[in-house]
Amino acid sequence: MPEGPSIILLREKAAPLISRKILNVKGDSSKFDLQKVLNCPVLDLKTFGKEFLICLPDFTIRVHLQLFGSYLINERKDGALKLGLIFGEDKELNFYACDARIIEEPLDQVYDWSAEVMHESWDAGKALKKINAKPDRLIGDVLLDQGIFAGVGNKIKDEVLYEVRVHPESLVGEMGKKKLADTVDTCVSKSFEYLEWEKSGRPEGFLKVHRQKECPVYHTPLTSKKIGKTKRQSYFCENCQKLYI
DNA sequence: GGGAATGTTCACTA
DNA sequence: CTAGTGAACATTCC
Repeated sequence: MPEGPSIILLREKAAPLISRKILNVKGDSSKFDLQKVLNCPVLDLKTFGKEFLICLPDFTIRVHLQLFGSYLINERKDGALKLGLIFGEDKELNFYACDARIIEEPLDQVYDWSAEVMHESWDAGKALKKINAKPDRLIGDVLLDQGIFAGVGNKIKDEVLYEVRVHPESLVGEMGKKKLADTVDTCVSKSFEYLEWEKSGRPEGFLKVHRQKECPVYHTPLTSKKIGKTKRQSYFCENCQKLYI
């Protein structure tokens, strides 16, 4: 379910709940006392990468859908309800199989908004600086680093690296200034493309390599292997994507 | 039915 | 104390 763009979409869909009051709470979240949010008005809804933030007067609820999480707006389903916020008749927001917890600190103190690829404060220069501080890291690991590219997930990572024709095991310090900057910018553009893809119902063809069988250009088999410290499955083309090492 | 997968987070060890 | 490792969580699809 979640990569950053999916959470942006969640925020858009849930936006009508802003300024409404939480009249009832349901669910089973071991991370905090659900009753704490009762009668709180929703001041704002924000996202940071894959995190969904429900801003209340004295604190924030942070929801992370992790790998299997899901949500329903004005609907319910069977299954482990972790957090259900009820705003009135047929007005509710339900989260399943997620991680929900409370953030007490002001958000600006917790989050570096310039690291969120779809945020207006996104700063490519700062991302490059963070990357250049550790030149031995693999680009495949770096793109998944939420402290640098909050919101980028394994799908976007594979698609970005294919688009810029860079092998995921490339060392960032060997890629060269221009290629690295291009890769950073593509993380942003691909995330917005991903959002449009999701909004249009995920038509076939958007994913060029992720979980695909063959290279769109050479029609040769793609490589699929676990990469780097994150050990996440990576899909790429050995012919197209250059290994900088 | 088994295995993998859009992702963190935490407990434990060296 | 820090860095690193593996388990835990929980759902859906092939």
